[in-house]
Amino acid sequence: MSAVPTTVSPSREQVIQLLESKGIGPTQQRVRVGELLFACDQHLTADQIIESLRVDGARISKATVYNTLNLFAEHGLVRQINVDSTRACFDSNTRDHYHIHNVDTGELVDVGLPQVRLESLPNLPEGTELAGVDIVIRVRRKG
Amino acid sequence: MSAVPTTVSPSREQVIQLLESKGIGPTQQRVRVGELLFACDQHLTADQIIESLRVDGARISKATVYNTLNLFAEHGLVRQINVDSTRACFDSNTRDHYHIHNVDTGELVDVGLPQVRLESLPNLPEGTELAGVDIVIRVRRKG
DNA sequence: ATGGCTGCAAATAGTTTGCAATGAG
DNA sequence: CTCATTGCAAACTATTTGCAGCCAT
Repeated sequence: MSAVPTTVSPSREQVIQLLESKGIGPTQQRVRVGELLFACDQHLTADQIIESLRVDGARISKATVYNTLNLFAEHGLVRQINVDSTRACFDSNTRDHYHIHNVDTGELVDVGLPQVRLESLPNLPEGTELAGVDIVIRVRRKG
Repeated sequence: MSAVPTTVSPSREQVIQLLESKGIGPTQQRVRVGELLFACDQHLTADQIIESLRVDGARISKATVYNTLNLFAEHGLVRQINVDSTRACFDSNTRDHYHIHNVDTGELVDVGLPQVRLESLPNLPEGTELAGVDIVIRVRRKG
């Protein structure tokens, strides 16, 4: 679901349909991860997802969360972000956008396309095609 | 030094001066790392540095390589790049530039400033100032 | 002599993997 | 019943840390 209206949280059925549309079996655990992640645009770590789901009463293992996240990423349902070298984030906003990263707090904020745009792209190496552009604007506490 | 460029590889003395200018004690190991890293613009992982130095006959431990790289990074002598979530690269090109990352091969190529430029920057969060901008152009095998 | 560095090895943390058990259709 | 999926625990990998010994000053 590339553009979910930000106000509408997807129902269980919508998540199931989304997974099936990608050929992903809609198991209980995958649907739980989807419901959480696709509720709104957000960046979550694997640990945050596990904790959040368990607090919510879900029965899911660490391995399954990782398997699910990788599966989702392969199918373009989430985008993996490596801004902190010690942990990965999974971004449920798959529209074109970039990030502001506060290096002091670790906070990560989305920036929409109209606000940042590349003036030009370089020539790509022979035999390659564009897969995407990641832009991270690093900020620090002023002072 | 594994790859001695024919042109302007910094001499041992130049590296020592550089380190001292940053208040970094020019120990044997740090100078070796500097000679390797500052020989030309390049991205190296910690393992590549250890291996290269040891092949070259240096006596240096993994811990010292990491300590040294972090020290260099703190003083702006290298830039840490987290493009691959499993390992960090250290870029000895500290001038303003961005990267093309081949996700199939892992290859990382520098792109100079004139070729890529941001049209605009977003408003930064209250109380923060710009620390830097990272741009990674991801490419894949065409087809 | 002394204080900063270094090397070693153990610790840490995120992620992946092997495999038996489970469960949905 | 059957096959995909899960959970657990162990494995793995990159990086950090604790600490005793070493080295240059």
